[in-house]
Amino acid sequence: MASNLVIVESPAKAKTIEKFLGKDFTVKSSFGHIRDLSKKNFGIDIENGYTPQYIIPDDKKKVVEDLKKAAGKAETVWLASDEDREGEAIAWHLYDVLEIEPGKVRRIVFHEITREAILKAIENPRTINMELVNAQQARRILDRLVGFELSPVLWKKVKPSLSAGRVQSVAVRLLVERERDILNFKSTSSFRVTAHFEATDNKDQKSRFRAELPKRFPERDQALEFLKKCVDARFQVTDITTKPSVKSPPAPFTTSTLQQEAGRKLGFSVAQTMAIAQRLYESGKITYMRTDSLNLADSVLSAAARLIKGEFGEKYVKTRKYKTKSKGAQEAHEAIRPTYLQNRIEGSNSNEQRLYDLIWKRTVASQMSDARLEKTTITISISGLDEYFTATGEIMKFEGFLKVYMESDDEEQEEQVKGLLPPLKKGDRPVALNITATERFTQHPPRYTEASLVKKLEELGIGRPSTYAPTISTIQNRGYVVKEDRPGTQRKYKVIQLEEKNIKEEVHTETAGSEKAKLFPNDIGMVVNDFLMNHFNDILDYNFTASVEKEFDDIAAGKLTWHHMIDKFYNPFHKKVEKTVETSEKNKGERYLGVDPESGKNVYVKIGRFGPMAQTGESESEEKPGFAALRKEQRLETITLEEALELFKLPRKLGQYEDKDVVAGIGRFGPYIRHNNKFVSLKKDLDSPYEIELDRAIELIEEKRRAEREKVIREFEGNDQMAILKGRWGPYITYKGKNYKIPKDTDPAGLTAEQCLSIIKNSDKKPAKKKTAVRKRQKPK
DNA sequence: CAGTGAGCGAGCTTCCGCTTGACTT
Repeated sequence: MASNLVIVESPAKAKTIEKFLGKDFTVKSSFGHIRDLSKKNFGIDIENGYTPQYIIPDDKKKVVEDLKKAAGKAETVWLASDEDREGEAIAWHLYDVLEIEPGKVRRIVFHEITREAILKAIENPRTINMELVNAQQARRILDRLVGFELSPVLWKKVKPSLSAGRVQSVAVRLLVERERDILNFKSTSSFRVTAHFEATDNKDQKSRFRAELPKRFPERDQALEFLKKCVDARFQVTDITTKPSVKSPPAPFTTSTLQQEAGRKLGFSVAQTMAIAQRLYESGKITYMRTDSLNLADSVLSAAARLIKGEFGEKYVKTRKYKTKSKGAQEAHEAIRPTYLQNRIEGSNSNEQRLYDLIWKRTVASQMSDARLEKTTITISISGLDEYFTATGEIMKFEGFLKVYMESDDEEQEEQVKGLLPPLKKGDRPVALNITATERFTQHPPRYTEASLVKKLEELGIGRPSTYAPTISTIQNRGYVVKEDRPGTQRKYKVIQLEEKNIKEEVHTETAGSEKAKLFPNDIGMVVNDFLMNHFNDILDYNFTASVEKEFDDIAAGKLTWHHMIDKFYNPFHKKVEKTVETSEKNKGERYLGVDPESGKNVYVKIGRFGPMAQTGESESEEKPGFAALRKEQRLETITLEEALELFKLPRKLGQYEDKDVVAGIGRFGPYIRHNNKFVSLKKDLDSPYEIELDRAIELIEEKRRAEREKVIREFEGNDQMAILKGRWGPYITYKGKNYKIPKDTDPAGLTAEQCLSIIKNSDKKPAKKKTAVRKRQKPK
């Protein structure tokens, strides 16, 4: 009979620990927090000392019942939630809810999931630290007050269903500010000069290398002038320097660095990385994936040392302990690492295997020696000129950790001229095979990816490992931000080349500014951000979280009471909220563009009920104003009067066909023709909705009709609700407006009406739709 | 699938941090 009950936060952890402990112990999990503030009336009794109103959410009722039963039977209940602010609060909620006799409860913590660590924890129980719990309650109450007071202000002043909060609003601010930096960025160009040299050594061996001119020329004329002077110039090596350098391995993974590297190396979104890591964790392959700790268990350090020695040799071993630098880290877990280092491959599909491999390499590399490099710089003078070329080369003296792992960079850097250099001496006279001046452009600051935004938030101490991925999802779900690819634009650049005493000048084209999986703020994100910055700049301050964190620490240290802290924050904040609701204008991001020369009416852009739109004429006037939705790629901030007027040219009436109007327009899915409530897509590049004429439109309508007719594989007499059709993904049955898949290896043309009905019946059984997972999405139009 | 944009008003939306399901084309 088990007389001890141990409660941890995660079920996977419970399973592991149960194996370490004897038959006297049952280990169960709380699945995280078991109580939360009620959603009614803020869940806080503001008038009575901000008393929190806790409830057990529906999906936790079963867990709590189960724990209560087990706790009643046990002689001793060990509360073993994580050793951080949230974990301490979970322990207290458990204690409060489970109605255990005080004498039966012990609070324990451990940092490693090993038998020794747990037994040691059990020998050293303590009581629940109420000061730490109060720090958590202050954190929870502050976040609720901020979120539930600010969001309704947005509903009134901007648009319903929007949200604001301590973390998400700062995330949006970062993106909006970066976007404006990019919009305001003026790219300039200059000419970069590179040369290919050939050197001949005393054994008549020839070798080639590249060199670069450190100086850049701002104008084409100066670059040309320089090349002209090089035509008859001679080149000489005047200096050779070598400098040793060392590179140390990166620290083991935390949640944030794992998300970054999996994004860069494997192309995973942060949500994808977390889901895959979760599966590896649940199957016991890796340690916990939501962590800010860089710590590895001592047993792992020795295992790594053994493994590296066996695999690569003694000199590759250098065990290290890493210290976290990130603000507000709570370090309740270990770094993310393989559970068993000796297992080189793990995971039940390729994504799991790739992520495991990344974690394995990073963990092992973190315990390996530094790489030693030697960087050589050769200076080459040009006769008659002050300018000089430099060639740099890097040689690896000792690979060290680079044998296993190389960290990726965020920014795409300009290709550097590096590599092996021939053995040159001072005084050598290499020959220039060619010298090229290429026009290069300065680049705007990079847009954030999901992972680089997480990195930035972590640097600012905003958000926690468990919330990075959900925060990124929230700001996308609210429509503040979209993640997407954008094609670049063609850009011309000049190339001037000197080769065999001839100078030729050419113009090349390149694609610039294309973006892949980057975060772009939408108009609504910008409008909300501006509104919040205007009225609540203190909450949006990048240091707001850091300063309240300091106060939470003071509460945890017993130097400040949580009532006092919350009261000091809430009074002025609430006054500001009330004042804003009373006095501020509605903020629709309206911008006045100018006067329509044809009608003389004013033209505006703003956010309407269905998203960003343009308007001609006044809303208050008797004559109804004209409306047109902005195109997907247009922004309130940047659209011009001409572009806005263009929008009103569509939809365009082309004429009549079969007594019905034929209309051309651009919709969500591109240009279209509408006739008799049926839509025909225009062919890209072939037809323009601005120019297409009636004859061509009729042609397209007829073409579509023909395709529709050919689509029918079979119809049924006396039943015009049902048909067998040919679709993009093969044949299917349509019945009363819904479509059904035909089972493989069935001849679609040979199906009888009865057989069709039975297929329909079978597939109708499956979808038992539940309401729970339905999430509201705002798609930008 | 793509159009829409009056005005009224009921009833709803919303935060951050812990944890996993149970959904589906």
